[in-house]
Amino acid sequence: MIITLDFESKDAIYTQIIQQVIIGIAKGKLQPNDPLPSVRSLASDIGINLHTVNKAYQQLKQDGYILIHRQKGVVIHPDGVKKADSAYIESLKQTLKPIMAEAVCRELKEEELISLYKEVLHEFKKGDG
Amino acid sequence: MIITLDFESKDAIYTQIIQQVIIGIAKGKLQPNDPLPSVRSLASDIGINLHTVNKAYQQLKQDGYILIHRQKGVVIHPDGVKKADSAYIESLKQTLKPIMAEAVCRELKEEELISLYKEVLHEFKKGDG
Amino acid sequence: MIITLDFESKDAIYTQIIQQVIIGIAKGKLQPNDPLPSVRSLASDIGINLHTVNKAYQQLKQDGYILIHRQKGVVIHPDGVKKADSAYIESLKQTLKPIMAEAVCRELKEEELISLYKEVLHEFKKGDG
Amino acid sequence: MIITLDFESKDAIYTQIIQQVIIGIAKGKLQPNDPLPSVRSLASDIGINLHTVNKAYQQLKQDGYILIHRQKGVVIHPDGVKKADSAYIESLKQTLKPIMAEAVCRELKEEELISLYKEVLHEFKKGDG
DNA sequence: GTGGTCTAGACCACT
DNA sequence: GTGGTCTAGACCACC
Repeated sequence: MIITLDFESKDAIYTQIIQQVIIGIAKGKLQPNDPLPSVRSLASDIGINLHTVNKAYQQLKQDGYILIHRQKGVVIHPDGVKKADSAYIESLKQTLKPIMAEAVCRELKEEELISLYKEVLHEFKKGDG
Repeated sequence: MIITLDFESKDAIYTQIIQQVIIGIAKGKLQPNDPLPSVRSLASDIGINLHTVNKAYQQLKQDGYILIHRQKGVVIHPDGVKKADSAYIESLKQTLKPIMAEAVCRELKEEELISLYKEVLHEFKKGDG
Repeated sequence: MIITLDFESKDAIYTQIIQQVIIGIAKGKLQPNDPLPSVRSLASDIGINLHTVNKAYQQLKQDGYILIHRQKGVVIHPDGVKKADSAYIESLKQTLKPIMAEAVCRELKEEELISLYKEVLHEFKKGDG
Repeated sequence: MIITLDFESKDAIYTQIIQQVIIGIAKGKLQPNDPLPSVRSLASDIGINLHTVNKAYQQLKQDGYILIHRQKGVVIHPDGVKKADSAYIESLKQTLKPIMAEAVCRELKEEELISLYKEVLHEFKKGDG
């Protein structure tokens, strides 16, 4: 699992780590029980502060993506993430709303958007691999 | 045009104003040349500082959504927004990637996602009158 | 002499009037002793406030471009404008400096700039006509 | 990099900061990746409010001159500014028009103007090292 | 009345 | 320490 950071992004470093782990899981590159690097080694590898990595891991643990064992280290959660519930669906809609609104204002057609959407989606093969 | 704010949101207030204006345009509720409330009156109406409204308006102006006439006030840009170019398409994909990745991890099926996506999209009727 | 205004310009209306009169003189379209419309008629023609036209005319008078006779109306100054002195030259340099700096940053070559510069200059034929 | 302000100038303070940074880049005094002072330290150094500096920096960022890292501070953009396009060329002509018109009215000859122009230009050595 | 600018002071997230 | 955001209050130019 390679984490690549964009230090010029508006997203915080810890947010980028979280996103990349989630993307890794969605792509099937990270399977349940797969180990993740320790806080210390990941921080060292990508040249950032321990606290930053720790914050990302704590958030991932909180969201059910990973398990943190004191001795055994960090692994992808064996049971997977909790499934989408109605609250999540609603928040997803609210997230997509302004993004889609801008796309509509820029005159992207529905077919173009659906196509672009599927293109992004098909990078993810969780369960296929 | 009604602006509703969520003061508990993690999105900045000025960001929420921007999004609501863009959504208003996408829905066709705000048409080219429609006036927007003045900085002072909007700030007063929604109970925030005029600088916060001004920041939102400046950003909307920068992105081509509105025109700001020094004395005459603010109107929706008569020529519409600049169309989607390849740079925008790419940034849109990058924006969608982590959102979709989470949805995939939560085991939303492609059909469910496309359906949800269309549901959001069909709130917008720009061009339909 | 036709005055065309851009109500979306960042320049004030009265500034635009001033500039257009000066450009008219530089182009030779406005010759010494040529009459200008009265404050009242110009304001009416272009649909703006009397005060705005008056402010422009007062400034033009102040700078020696025009004469305002109480009864005879407004005419281009018969003696021309006061010539460039060292103070003017210096202020002109300071004005050009940031404009040229931006052009250099955008990698316009010296030949391109000189060419562009001459192109603008050759619109003006004062003394040729 | 020394920023000097003219508090009597008609140009806004934040505009003067922007211009001085652009001039610094054009002169080659500010190279890609060179750090700029933090918002707070520059504000303190030149005795103005940090918001005024921030406004200048935000504009410079918007125009592609600098990058603002959330924690690491501000640097000159490593990739340079976006090159001159036809829209820029047109706006440059419109900017020069009234300036040149006044110069012509003051009977500056073409040779004098070109000479003055080159004098300003030759202060800038971007690319010469 | 409008937006443009500047100041002053505060709290927050991130590293 | 950094920038990001928000508030509060002031003065200005323009119309």
